[in-house]
Amino acid sequence: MPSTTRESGSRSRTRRAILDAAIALLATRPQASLAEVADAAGVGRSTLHRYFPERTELLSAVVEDSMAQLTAAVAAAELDRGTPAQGLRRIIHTYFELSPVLLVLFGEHLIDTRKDLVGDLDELDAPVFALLERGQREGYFDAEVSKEWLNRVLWAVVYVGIDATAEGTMTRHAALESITRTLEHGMLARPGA
Amino acid sequence: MPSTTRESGSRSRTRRAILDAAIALLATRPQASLAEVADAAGVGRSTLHRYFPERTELLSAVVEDSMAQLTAAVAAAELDRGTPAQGLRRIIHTYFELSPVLLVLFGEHLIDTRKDLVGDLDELDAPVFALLERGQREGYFDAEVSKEWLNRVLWAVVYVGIDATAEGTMTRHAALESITRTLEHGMLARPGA
DNA sequence: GCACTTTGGGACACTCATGTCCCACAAATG
DNA sequence: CATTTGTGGGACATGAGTGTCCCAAAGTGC
Repeated sequence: MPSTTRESGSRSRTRRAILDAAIALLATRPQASLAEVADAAGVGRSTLHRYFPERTELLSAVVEDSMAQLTAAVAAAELDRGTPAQGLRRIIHTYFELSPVLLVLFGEHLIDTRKDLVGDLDELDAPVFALLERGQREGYFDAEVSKEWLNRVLWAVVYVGIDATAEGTMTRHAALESITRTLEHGMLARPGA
Repeated sequence: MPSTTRESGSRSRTRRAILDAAIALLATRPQASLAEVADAAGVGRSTLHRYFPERTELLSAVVEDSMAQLTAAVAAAELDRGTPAQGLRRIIHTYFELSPVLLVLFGEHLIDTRKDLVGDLDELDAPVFALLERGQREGYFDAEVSKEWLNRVLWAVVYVGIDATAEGTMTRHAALESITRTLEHGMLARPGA
């Protein structure tokens, strides 16, 4: 028997609805109550408890699901193909499009609820690290700072764009352009000059 | 002459202790209970309530105090003196040193509890905006992006350094160097090339 | 149509943070 | 030394979020 027991279509649909609503809600309000999550998912509170008996289990599932989505998206970006320059642009887009997932995972230290998955996190970032390292070797990325630092900066600047977009200050397009430009050029007009 | 009525030394000392503890605590755990705050401040819970009858009042006071500290620090950085390059380095240091205050103000949207102070926030950032604008005019800062964007990026990258320092990944010195380098150069080895 | 599954809502107990009140004790002030 | 001022701790009420249980109704598959 498949470890994955069969799930009567409706069950898996309900589960997905809850997960999606939870991710969207917790991205902006990590302390949202279960009643709010249930409401956002369009299900009763008792139904939510039926799928996730305890809050921590819901959080766990949200983390797992988010990581799975992120892993898939990063893989789809095929960072090992093309030049580092192209890879950078692709990972920027990938991160930017997955904003709710990213927010829920890192924005609020929700990952800490599942210490056992922190290891998988490295595995998840591996393709990005590989890209950064390759770029550093080829003289494209700055080798004076660590690839871990570059990864953090990458995420931080993308976050700035997500935030600016969320509050309506910029359009998605403008944000994407600013992100790319800043990551490639820094704050200066003629860097290195 | 202080319109602030007399405060028996001990009262103001207790108040400061509470405020400092609250800022330090809320910087990392914005949902910390009042009991924890009182504990961290080394006072009884009833004493805390005596100074700040309601949680919202404590939050308000924390925001006000943080903004005052930040305003003073930014003023002390004298961003209108010297070249934009020097100004940038000084504001980086200023932000970096004030990490708890910055975290409590922006890291957790705590500012939203006092909408009336959002206006003062612009006033607070004014010297930074002035620096950025001056730098853009003089051709030092990138003029292809807005000064608001530059300000956000500035804070975001400093935050990366604060975070890396907090979790022990980097020393303060290393973080400061990486922040400066990244802001000036971006992620690339030879930007603009 | 019938049996089985899934659902929503209500009722309940429990925990925890909050806020209030009071009182005895310590510290500062005169 | 006596008074005022500040403090800590306990007792208590309240409200919100959580978790459990149950049952009638709606949905699903055969």
